[in-house]
Amino acid sequence: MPELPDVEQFKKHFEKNCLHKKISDVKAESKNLIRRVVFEDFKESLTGHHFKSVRRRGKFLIAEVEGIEEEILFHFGMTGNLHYTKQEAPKEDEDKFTRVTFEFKNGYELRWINMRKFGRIYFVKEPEKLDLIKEMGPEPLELSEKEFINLIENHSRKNIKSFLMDQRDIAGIGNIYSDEILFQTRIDPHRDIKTLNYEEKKNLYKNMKEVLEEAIKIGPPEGEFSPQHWMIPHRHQDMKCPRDDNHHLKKKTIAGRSAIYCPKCQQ
DNA sequence: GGTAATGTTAGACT
DNA sequence: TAGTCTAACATTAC
Repeated sequence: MPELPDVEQFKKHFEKNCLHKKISDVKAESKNLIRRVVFEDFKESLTGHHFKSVRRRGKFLIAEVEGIEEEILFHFGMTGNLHYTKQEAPKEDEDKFTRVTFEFKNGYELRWINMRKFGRIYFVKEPEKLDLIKEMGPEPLELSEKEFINLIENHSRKNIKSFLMDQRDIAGIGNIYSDEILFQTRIDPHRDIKTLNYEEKKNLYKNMKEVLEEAIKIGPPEGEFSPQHWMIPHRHQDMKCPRDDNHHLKKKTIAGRSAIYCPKCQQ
């Protein structure tokens, strides 16, 4: 789940529930997922303090802690979530895969859920100096059309699917949303960026913004509020193109990931 | 039991 | 040199 729009949801959840509450304890079922610090120091540094602010960069959530220089970077890997709930609340469903828990003095806790353990938590002084952040491309929702087109044109050859997913080119877009953006733009994921004409680049920009903004508004894409014209809900179900029942979606490995697209609509 | 899964990356290959 | 491909990471669900 955790691509840009999903992490944006996590941010809202964090902001609404976790700021300015005193941390009373930190627990970790998987201590090795916390990096750049030994767990005991992590726990020691946070206990008695509170989260001051939280921001998003690409697929990262970065929390500022009052009174200390280090910040906490949450990355979710391919599976992950955040859940603020009562400490005694049973760990059902996803919560079974809680790997790190931040307990607050008010009896509630924040659960960092990470089923596949591909996620990481970094504890560092200047997050912007971490390679992952330092080498990251611009935020798609902060780019103007001109900047986006320049970004593509100043790049050497590469297929468009790889371009959208590569965090060093543009931040926060992963497999699911790159597929949706390309579907909406009717561009075949194999296309080399050098073959895109001006009109296509403009449309790509427009659809990228629309898809990401809509996804932030409605929440998880598998949900019932997913727009009728989106391809996302079909990728795990009937594999039918939402534009035409006779179009069958195709699955193919591109850039090491399974791309889903409509060979009839996307050229 | 086999396979695929919303991410990232190192190393081999082209 | 730069882009692509594959495997690896750890785990679960179907």
